Amino acid sequence: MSAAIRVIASQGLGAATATIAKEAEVSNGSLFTYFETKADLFNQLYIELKTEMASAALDGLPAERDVRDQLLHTWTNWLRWATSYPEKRRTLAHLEVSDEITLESHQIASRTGAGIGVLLEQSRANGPMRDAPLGFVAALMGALAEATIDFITRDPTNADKHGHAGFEALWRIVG
Amino acid sequence: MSAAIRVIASQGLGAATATIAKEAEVSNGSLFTYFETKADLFNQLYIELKTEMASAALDGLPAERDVRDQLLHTWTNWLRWATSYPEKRRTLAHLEVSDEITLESHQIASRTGAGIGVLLEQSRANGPMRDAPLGFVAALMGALAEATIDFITRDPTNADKHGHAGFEALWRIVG
Amino acid sequence: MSAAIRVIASQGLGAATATIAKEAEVSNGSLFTYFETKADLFNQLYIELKTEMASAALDGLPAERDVRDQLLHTWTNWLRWATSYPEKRRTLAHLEVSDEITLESHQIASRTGAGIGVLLEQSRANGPMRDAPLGFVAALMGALAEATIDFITRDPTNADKHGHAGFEALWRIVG
Amino acid sequence: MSAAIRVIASQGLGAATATIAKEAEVSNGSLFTYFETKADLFNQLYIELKTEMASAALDGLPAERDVRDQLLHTWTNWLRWATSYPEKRRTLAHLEVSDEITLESHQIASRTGAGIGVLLEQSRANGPMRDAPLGFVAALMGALAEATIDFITRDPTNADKHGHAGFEALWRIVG
DNA sequence: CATGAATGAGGCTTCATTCAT
DNA sequence: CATGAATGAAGCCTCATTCAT
Repeated sequence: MSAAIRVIASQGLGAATATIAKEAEVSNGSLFTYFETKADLFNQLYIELKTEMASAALDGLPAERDVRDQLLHTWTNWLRWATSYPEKRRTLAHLEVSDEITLESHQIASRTGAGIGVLLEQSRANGPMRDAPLGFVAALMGALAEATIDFITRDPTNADKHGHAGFEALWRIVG
Repeated sequence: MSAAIRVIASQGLGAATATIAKEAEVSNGSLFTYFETKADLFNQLYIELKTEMASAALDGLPAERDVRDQLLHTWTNWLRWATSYPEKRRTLAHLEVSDEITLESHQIASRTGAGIGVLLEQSRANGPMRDAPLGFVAALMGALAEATIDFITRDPTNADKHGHAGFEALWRIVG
Repeated sequence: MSAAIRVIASQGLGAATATIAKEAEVSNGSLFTYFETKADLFNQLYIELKTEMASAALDGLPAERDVRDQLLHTWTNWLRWATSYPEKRRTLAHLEVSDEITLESHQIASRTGAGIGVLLEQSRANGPMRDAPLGFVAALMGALAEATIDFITRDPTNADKHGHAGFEALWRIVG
Repeated sequence: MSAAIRVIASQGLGAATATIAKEAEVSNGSLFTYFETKADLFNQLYIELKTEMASAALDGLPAERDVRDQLLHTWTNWLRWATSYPEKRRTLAHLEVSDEITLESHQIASRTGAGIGVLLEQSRANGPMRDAPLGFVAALMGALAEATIDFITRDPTNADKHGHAGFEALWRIVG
């Protein structure tokens, strides 16, 4: 019933479970046979979206190309996913800052980003951030991506331009 | 009664107005003589914190030094403020993503960041992002700062190291 | 749960929804599964009572008798209903002057009085008020009825006497 | 500070004391030096308005004319007062049905209507209601007046016509 | 006597969750 | 396993009244 994404995207996490249930065309009672708790729904949704996002980012990775191209590919995928499914992204953004998401969920989610981590590790191997903790570099990359996506969302006309500018910024940091 | 910062920092925006009132040692009714509405409190708080943060960032700006030094000074101030007042920062982070904050408040807040904008404009004048919208560059800077602060918060031992690494990343993008 | 009539009759429209819920032996929350709003409850109650009153007034109308007898029958029914269900009448009196009752409800309610309107139209056809707006005549009839009921309520011993005196007054106006 | 009339007329008895105080251009605290209690204000206001209304009704009574003319004079005065000061009338209507008005206030108020009572006593001396309790006749007269005023308020164009029709109805009852 | 900030009880309403059907 | 009415705790906010200044 991950069509709760639509509701959360438009109403935030304060959305009533009854609203979510109705959007999913189930009775409000049924929702609690699938999810023990509202928080439980949030956590499952969070993991699902994070997984989907990571998998989308790595989709079709050209393993034979050099690292920069692979990173660009990932970056582009990431941006495309976020702009193609704005509701998923909005919902994910809400969930990311919620204190209903358990530490465990955050850990599971961070594991789904392992693939990107590997790529990032290779990317920065000879770059200026070669000595920083990988987590830090990943955090910077995430921050740049989010900021870029935000900007694209507000100015979709120049999506490609902003996307490339964002990547150039990233590469200047890690590459 | 901006000591509501403490409550929001620990409980999020879902904190009951009664809790905030008690923390401020006033009656729950009194809170509504100062703020028409919970949302109103949020908005005033948001503007106050943003203003304070911006002012802290620009405090003691060495106008006679070159741009890089000025930007570094600002960056350091920013990080120091955020790590010195973790509750303010947490609260601000909550408010930043709340949909209770009106467009008007966001606009007022963004104006307080004008000083940093000017500095950033000078910084990137001859750099690789000289042709990007200033707003985009500012967004990237903000994103890097937030990510850096987050990382420092989780690993305060190496605050200086991370802080410098973050600035190097920033300078590589704009300078 | 129209047993909220009892509470409103004794406490007025200021009665707390919780009180009404308790009297109905449901939880205060349940009340809002039946009625969206306190005002909604009031409106539904208003329409129900008006309908019931109008229907009681016309009950068993002797269509074969002359108009005066029909009007007397209606008048007597009206008085009987009001004195038999004093709480309903008190509640209705409260609702009648409340500004929570929407225009729409008033219109619906006035339609339930159409039957009495027809009868009144016939009654006054050759009487002194034959040229006045029917609405005006109806208002006068209503006013006389209410005043009569009030008086009977305060002096029930002479209910019949007052009732007849009231009708004589009415007939002198319309007949 | 009887300019609370304006507030009650437009907002009903639920109006906040603070609102009334502001309209009177006094501090909300001051209001309670004049009136012990909100209910006290209501009671004083009620008596004042009833007194004013009764006095307006009897103003310039032509003692030398016959009873019918005197009653007509009173009736006309009554209607004129009500239509000239619609806010006073609205407020009075609110107060009339409030359960904050004490029995004592009602008694005092009814005494102000004594003059009209005397006139009514003379009017009905030889009429069909000569044997009914005077209170009942007064109640009917009051009801007719209120209904007439209501109707005039909704259709002011024909104020005179309705006013006269109302009086004819009254006279047919008592005269 | 005027002021207006402070009080806190109380009202309306929402909503996650339960449970009998 | 689905349903949806029922629950009641909890939240936001209002407001008559008080009282220190």
